[in-house]
This record gives sequence, C-alpha cells and structure tokens, in this order.
Amino acid sequence: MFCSLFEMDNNNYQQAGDLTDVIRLSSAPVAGHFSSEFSLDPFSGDRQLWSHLPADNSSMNFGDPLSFPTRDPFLLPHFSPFNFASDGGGEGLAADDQPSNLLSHMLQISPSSGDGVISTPPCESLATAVGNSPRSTSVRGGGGLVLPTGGSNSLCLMENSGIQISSPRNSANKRRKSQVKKVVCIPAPAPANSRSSSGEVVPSDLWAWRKYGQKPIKGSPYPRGYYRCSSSKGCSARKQVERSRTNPNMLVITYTSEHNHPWPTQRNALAGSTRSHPSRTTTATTANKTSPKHERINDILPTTTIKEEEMDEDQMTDKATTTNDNQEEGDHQDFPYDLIFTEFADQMNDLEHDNNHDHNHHLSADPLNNNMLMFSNHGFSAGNGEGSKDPFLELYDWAENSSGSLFKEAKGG
DNA sequence: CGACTTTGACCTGCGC
DNA sequence: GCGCAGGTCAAAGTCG
Repeated sequence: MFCSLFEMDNNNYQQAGDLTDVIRLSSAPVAGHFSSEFSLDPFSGDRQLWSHLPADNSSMNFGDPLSFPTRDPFLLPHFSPFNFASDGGGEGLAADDQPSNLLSHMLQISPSSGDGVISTPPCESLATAVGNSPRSTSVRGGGGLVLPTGGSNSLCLMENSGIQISSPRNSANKRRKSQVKKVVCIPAPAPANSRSSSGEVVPSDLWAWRKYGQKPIKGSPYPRGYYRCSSSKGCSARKQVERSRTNPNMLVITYTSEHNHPWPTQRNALAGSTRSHPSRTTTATTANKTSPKHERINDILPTTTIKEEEMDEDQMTDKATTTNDNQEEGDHQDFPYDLIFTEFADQMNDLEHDNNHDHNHHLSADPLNNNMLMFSNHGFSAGNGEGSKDPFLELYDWAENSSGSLFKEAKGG
C-alpha cells in the first residue's frame, strides 16, 4: 500500500525518454529526518500537513484518487514516499528539505550526478512504463531530487534500493483511448483481510467500489478486475485491480476518471466490502457493531473510536459536504487517518506474514506489468533507531520487523 | 430486498 | 477489413 502512483496520459504515450510527470517526494517521516515543515503524526490526528499543501492547488484535483493531496487513502502524502503529480509546475518540497535516510535507502542516489540525480540501472524505462507525457519526468524531494528519465537512463530502482519501477508494454497502452490513468502498487491484502466471494484478494480503500467485470489478461496468470465507484450514483471513477504477474504479493491498481463526490462517509465506504469477510479477532467497541456493515470497520479499526458512527445521516452528509468544500479550497480536510493506517498495518502485516520465510522480501520489478513504483522493507530500515517514539517511525520499524504489528502497538498505545 | 459478484456476450480500439 | 485483446454490459446468482 502507498507505494506509488503514476499518472498516465495514454494520449501522450511516446517513446521512452519523454516521460515528464513530476514525481514528488513527500516528506516521509524517517527517524531523525522529519521534515521541519510538516508534522505528520497521523495518530495524533495532526493535520497540519494539509495546511502546508500548495496554495494554488495546482496539483490537486478533487476526487482525483491520485492527486496530491488526495481524498484517496492510498495517496495520502504520508504514506507514499513519492507523489506523482502531473502539474509539472508544482512547488514540491522546499529546496532545503533534506533527503531522508529512508529515501536515500529507497532510492539509488548518485551523489555525483548533481542535483541529486538518481542513477538508474539498466532496465526497462519508466518513461516507457508511465507513459510519456510531454513534460519532463522528475522526482523531487529532499534536496530537490530530480529524476530525469530518458532513453535507457530512465528511472528504475535497484532491488536493494527498495523501490523499483517497472514498465508496461507501450503497445497495450497506446491501444487505450485517451484517458488519464493512475497506477498504484500496493501489497496485496492477505486472503483473510479482504477477499471477494470468488476468492480473489482485493484491496480496500475508503471508496465503495462495485465490481462490474473481470477479464483474463494476456500474458498474466492473474485476471484483472474492473470496479466502478458505488459511493455515489453517476460517479465515473473506476479502477482496475490486478496482481503483478511477477510478484503476486503486489496488487496493481489503475484508477481511471475521478470521483465527482466527496469522500464517502465511513458508513458508505463499507458498502460492498463486507461480503465474505471473515470475522477477525478485534477489540472493537460494541458501539461499532450495530450493523453487519460495521464489521469491517471493526476489523480494521480494532482500537479506534469511529467518531462518525455517532453521527446521524444528516450530520454525516453535512460533514462530507463541508469536507468537500474545504478540499476545493485547498484547506485541510477530515480524513480517517486511523482507518487508513490500520488498514495499512493489517495489509503490511499480512504481507509480512506471507513473506516471512524471505526476510529480504524486496519487491521485484515487473518489466511486463503496468507502471509501478514499489518500496520494500529495505526502505523502511533507514535510521530506525531503537526507542523511536514516533508512531510513524514505529510503523516503518514494524514494517522492517517481521515479528509483529508494531504499528498497532504504536497506535493502540 | 437491496446491493453485490459472477460471467458470457458484446463493444471498441489498435495492429497487421 | 479482420482478428485480437481490453473494457463494459447485463442477466443471473449470491449474500446478509
């Protein structure tokens, strides 16, 4: 989860080397390397982050699941060390933001290449992968980290760097009609965590999605599921979910179109996500068990009070509307941090479980798959000194430590 | 009963 | 124009 996101404009797919989407590094909290600008303690409910978002909203798009900032939980800048925006002119991070150890570990950075240019190993070009928009591709973050991609020197991260970006086939992309797509690569939830009735593991986010189709994909042993937003009638947002053909532990989610409505209320967000969801041991309060649809929230919020559950429908609607307004104004918004982080923890924990026989479970590149950027636990290991009290650091530490859900401990206190 | 998933059929874009 | 592959539709079935 929260690995990466790309914006692809299929209309502009060209030859490798033209990729220009701006890739922004969010200020991923790393031990001793917290950005001085952002306060990113999701557990304390600190939302100062939003107040630091670009004032012009140039890279924001309401309802855009992958914009920065975004209403999509996958895309919270907290979670993704990278944020890919398409504005090409966003301010990104302040020039004096220092690259974090985390990022340094995640990215293979060549200090000699100037401007923090990341050297890329010879592999299929990200430009080919992400689509080749007319803008120049760069990754910014830390000290103005820039990733020019072009020709064979496109962005591709070594396994040991913790992040890898793979490429899809250009031909397949060209075939699709003009449409902006954004791709997120996330660890696949464990079967017990989120599974459709067919047994296919599907990730959950706060949008309500309704599956409307599934197709086998040529060259991939895994089918692709097609989902549309069911949070609101008339919403054209869609997403495609498929497993990476080379790393079944990873899901590649392609978002298409945008939501034309505010974040669903947590209640609405549960729609369609309760089926075949086995009960799990939780410490949820009984107040959250008023209906079957609350079961999922309990699953992923074992120790969290769900404030909105105490609101009536009107209040929730008003809240959502207000949130929407705030979003469009570039103001901070209410966001269920707890929900997302716990979900993330669960999924990462499950993934960890799946891979605990391979402690070095870096995520392999998938040159045949869609554009992906992934990070592995290697990326979480940087600077995680013992005794870190920052919950986010502990999250990373937890991700590094396969012994259990440190994240939950940090959260639950 | 409503909302969901499943799945075969159909539609569409693209390469040859 | 044809065939392929991806994307969508919609009827039927499932579930709580």
